[in-house]
Amino acid sequence: MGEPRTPEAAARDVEAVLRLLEGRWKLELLFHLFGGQVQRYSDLERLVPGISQKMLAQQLRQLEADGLVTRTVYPQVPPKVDYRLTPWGQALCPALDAMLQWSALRAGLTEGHDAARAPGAH
Amino acid sequence: MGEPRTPEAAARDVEAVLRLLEGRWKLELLFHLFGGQVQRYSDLERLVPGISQKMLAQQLRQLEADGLVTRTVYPQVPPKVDYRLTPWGQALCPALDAMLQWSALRAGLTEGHDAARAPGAH
DNA sequence: CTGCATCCTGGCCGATACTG
DNA sequence: CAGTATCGGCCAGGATGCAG
Repeated sequence: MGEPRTPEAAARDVEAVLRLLEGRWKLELLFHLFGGQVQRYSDLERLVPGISQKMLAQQLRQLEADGLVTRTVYPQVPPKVDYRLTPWGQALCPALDAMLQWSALRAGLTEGHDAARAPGAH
Repeated sequence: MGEPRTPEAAARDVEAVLRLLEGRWKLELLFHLFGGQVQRYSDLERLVPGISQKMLAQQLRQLEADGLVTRTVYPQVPPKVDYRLTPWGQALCPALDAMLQWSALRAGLTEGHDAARAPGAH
């Protein structure tokens, strides 16, 4: 497969991933959709206190454009729209878990040893 | 251990991690330090074309403050300073690999199935 | 209910110049 | 060599109001 060889290429690829997750609210939205949860716009507005309507819509649209979430519009009045993760979005879990586990390492690694390998260089 | 239970807590933890990696140059700097590489200030300036001295110093200081890199000053003239990853910084690799692998999934998952679990909920 | 349009602010970041 | 100091542009994102 095409593992990145140069630091620059690897950095670019990871940056592309980070860019999908960046933004003040994306992760929190994602976490409210994991495990197959389906949420309406108003659900998310309630679940994410402090988010403005503009940002809620904007971040959801970006997540949709990036292929992470599916937006479903029900043609009815009053309008109903719901959001759920795509399979690819669900597949983010292991990566987020890896970050969580890494951050948990901090406690035991303020003093420690070494040994590591470069990402992409299995 | 304390795996996050609520989406809010998990989101906060992952966001904290992302915040360490955010910034225009952090990842590229990190990738130039993986595998135990030791780089001087001027090495990094050369390895990362386009970065200004201000940003180079600033991002390195942040990485140092966040416990990802070690800054070593050699008291001599001309001055010499080098940077290397802390053990915790090295331990970032698996997490970055997970993101790389996730992004590689995109190809095969534009059409797909489902099933996933929430991060932190092993 | 579910958004988009507009205005505005803070902070990131680049450019340039200067220092021990 | 390895930074610090200063100025300023740009834009993510908050507040508010309007629309289908």
